[in-house]
Amino acid sequence: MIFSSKAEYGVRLMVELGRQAPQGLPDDVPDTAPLHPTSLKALADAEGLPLAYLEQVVARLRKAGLVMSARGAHGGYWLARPAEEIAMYEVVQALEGAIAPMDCFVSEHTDRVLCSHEPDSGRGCATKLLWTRVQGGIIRSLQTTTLAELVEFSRRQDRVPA
Amino acid sequence: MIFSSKAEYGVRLMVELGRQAPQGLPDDVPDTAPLHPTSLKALADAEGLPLAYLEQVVARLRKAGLVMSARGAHGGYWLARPAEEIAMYEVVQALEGAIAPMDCFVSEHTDRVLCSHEPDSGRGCATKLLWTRVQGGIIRSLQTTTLAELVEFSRRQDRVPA
DNA sequence: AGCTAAACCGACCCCCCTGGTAGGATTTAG
DNA sequence: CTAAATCCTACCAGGGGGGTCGGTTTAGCT
Repeated sequence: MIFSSKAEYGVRLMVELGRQAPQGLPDDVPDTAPLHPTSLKALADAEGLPLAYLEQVVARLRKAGLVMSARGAHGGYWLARPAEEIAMYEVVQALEGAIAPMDCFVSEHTDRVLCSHEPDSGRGCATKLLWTRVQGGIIRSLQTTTLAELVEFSRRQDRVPA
Repeated sequence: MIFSSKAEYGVRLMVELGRQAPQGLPDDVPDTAPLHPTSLKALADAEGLPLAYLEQVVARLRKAGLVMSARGAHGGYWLARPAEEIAMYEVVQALEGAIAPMDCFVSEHTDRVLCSHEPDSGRGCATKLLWTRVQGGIIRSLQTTTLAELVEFSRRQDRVPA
């Protein structure tokens, strides 16, 4: 229960978009819309997820500049960058907000009782050391995983049906 | 918002108990109750946390065999093992349950729609690869941090009041 | 023996956030 | 003009986190 389903769904969307993206063709015109963007309906069907909810999810990805969109008939979504250049850290952060293992990490000015150990003075509590390490572990694993890896993995899985 | 406050409070308790434990005296009778166990009331006051709630938290630590207790007057809690031999992974796991970055990780038989990508066949979804890495990052950071480190850190902080 | 400090236990409760729905407005290909 | 799509805002139900309360047992002290 660490990440919410927004992260799950969002990552799925990204992987699916990565699969749609034309591979092999190296360095042709970037940043331009593909001929056939993928509609959210198609993605929802492919993954068996509720369309209306995915709208909210994909909106976050768009606002974060990870995907681009075209409106109107035959509109849809595509990756704003090649999958190799997208670290999963960006994706998860866009979906979940800041990666903080504990509440008192997010914003310093939420004077909850949680960080009662540092009432006024900014002297760090012992737990902070621990959560910092955990946070580091999470971020490192997300930084070093690219969307391309997941897409690659997904393609391999297809080839082994049974 | 990754870990709940149970983890925060529980870790605090453990650190506090580690501070109480007699240091320096090496290898005297282990596993025996100290002369003056620390009452939960004292811990609650020291940390400014609600006593009644801490009871639930410390119960988890006790059931996990991390702390021991004595009932009755002048009763209280103490570490079941020296702090050097307690990995924070055990502590957090006792408090939070299994460390799983996503719901479908906890128990395999919760056939939610979450893991719709593997409806019947056990073919791993691409997201699973990602969550596995994240989980690894978290666990590694928790395994390599001992309670003794946090206690040490906490003691250092004391010496620098301003 | 009896008082009191403590651990123990289980039931209860409130609020917020997650996960999801509903309904519309806007854009654009054909 | 119409259908297909993105976009936007409001709404809602349920569950779990974060506690509280009351009572029972244990054990030291006088």
